[in-house]
Amino acid sequence: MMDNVKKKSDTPDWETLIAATTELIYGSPRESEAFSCLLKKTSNSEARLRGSITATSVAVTNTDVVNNESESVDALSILHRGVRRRCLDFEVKGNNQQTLGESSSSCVVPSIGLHLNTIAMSSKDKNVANEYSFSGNIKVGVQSSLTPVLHSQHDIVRENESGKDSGQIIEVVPKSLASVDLTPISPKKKRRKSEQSGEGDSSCKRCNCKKSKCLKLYCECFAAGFYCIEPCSCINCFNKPIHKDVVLATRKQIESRNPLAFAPKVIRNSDSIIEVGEDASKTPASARHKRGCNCKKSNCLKKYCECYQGGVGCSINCRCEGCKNAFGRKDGSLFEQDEENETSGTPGTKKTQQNVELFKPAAPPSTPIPFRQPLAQLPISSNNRLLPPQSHFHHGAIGSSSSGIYNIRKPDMSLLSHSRIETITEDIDDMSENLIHSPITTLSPNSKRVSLSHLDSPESTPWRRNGGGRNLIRSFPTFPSLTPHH
DNA sequence: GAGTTTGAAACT
DNA sequence: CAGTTTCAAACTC
Repeated sequence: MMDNVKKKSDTPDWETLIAATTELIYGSPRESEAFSCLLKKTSNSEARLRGSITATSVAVTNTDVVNNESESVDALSILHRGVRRRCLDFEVKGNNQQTLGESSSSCVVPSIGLHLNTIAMSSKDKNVANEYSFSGNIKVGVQSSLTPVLHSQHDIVRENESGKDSGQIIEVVPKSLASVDLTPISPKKKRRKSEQSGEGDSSCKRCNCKKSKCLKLYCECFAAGFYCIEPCSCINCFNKPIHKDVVLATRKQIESRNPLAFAPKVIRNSDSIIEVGEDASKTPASARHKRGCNCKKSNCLKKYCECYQGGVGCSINCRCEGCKNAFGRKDGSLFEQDEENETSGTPGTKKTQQNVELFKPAAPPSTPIPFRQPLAQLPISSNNRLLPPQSHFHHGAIGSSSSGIYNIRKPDMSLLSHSRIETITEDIDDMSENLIHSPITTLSPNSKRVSLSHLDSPESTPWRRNGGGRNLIRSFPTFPSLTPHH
């Protein structure tokens, strides 16, 4: 299979194939184009070769399907078939790819996930199963195409721990869901795994809720717009497709209280990417926590701080005290020389001091604003701590030339951390933003400044990511959107 | 592994 | 809307 696939990948005109495939898949020119862009972007990373190959092979398989089944098969079923084949490709790759599909796919191409998921979830006819499968597989395929790196460690862990052969995305494959063992995994066990897998992989979360029934924003999965899945250790979890109504009702309620509750917590100016692309010397404050943090004791140096956790600097919106956010302080300073001294004099522990050390970049950014670097570029230390921004345009070994609008983010992509999903989601987000929106700043219900550029409903902007959560999940919710649009 | 700390979310 | 409580993740020992 791989040999066959590799042959195909060598075809110089694979982009055309992808374009054709995506158009076939999505029909809609815009979505097709966007998806195609993703694949193109992906294709230029050697690490993502497999996904690209697969995408290409999808085109081939789809073509085959069309050719070989000239019967009265409608286009959709053909499409599904092709997609399923594509999924099989990944199933071959990793037998139990529930995680891969479930988490990373969702996170990586959230908009796709939601888009398809929405279709799936709203489908009430007999094709539901197919559509679930369809969406799920698409997610798997796309995700894999984009970020094979991302699910390496984490997914393996989850795979192993799940020990089940669902091979499906739980939130989109009710069958699997129905078979989910509700017995919670030991929280400790889970946490340890989470630690091992690298925390930053935001949307690949496994919650540990005990009292919230995973129906409050405390729940990372819920907050991120995901259903809880098998590896979650939650107790009495209602955040599952079988409780879709409850989930949606709750979500609606929360949104009624705070319409931005499920908005991405880290936002980025839509023009930032352009600015960076046009001139790297410009330093747009491209990413900020939408509400800012409120840290009192952590000095914004620990993941208690949502800004820090999201890999963004604190901003004027933050109400933190003693901010030492390595990604950018509230006051705009960064990596000052007295950092260590300050730290040693603060309530921070030895560890904190180590963190500060850790955060000291080899060479301070040439600009005072560190936010050019997207989250996913944040390296993770051996103990899963986020490392500070370093060279924003360091090229990883994986990256290669790229075409299309993603060129400007090539450095980002090459620096993908195995555990940081955000970059891709943000790339997608950026894409959607560039395609559709300009940022609007407003105040959230709690009077915190929030950019609305990301807050449009997923349906209105299908390529827009969504999500939130403690880990700043930028993943697209797998829940059907509740927000009426426009 | 158990316990503590932390800050967001929820509640009053 | 401010203060308090609840919650679960992050962290420490």
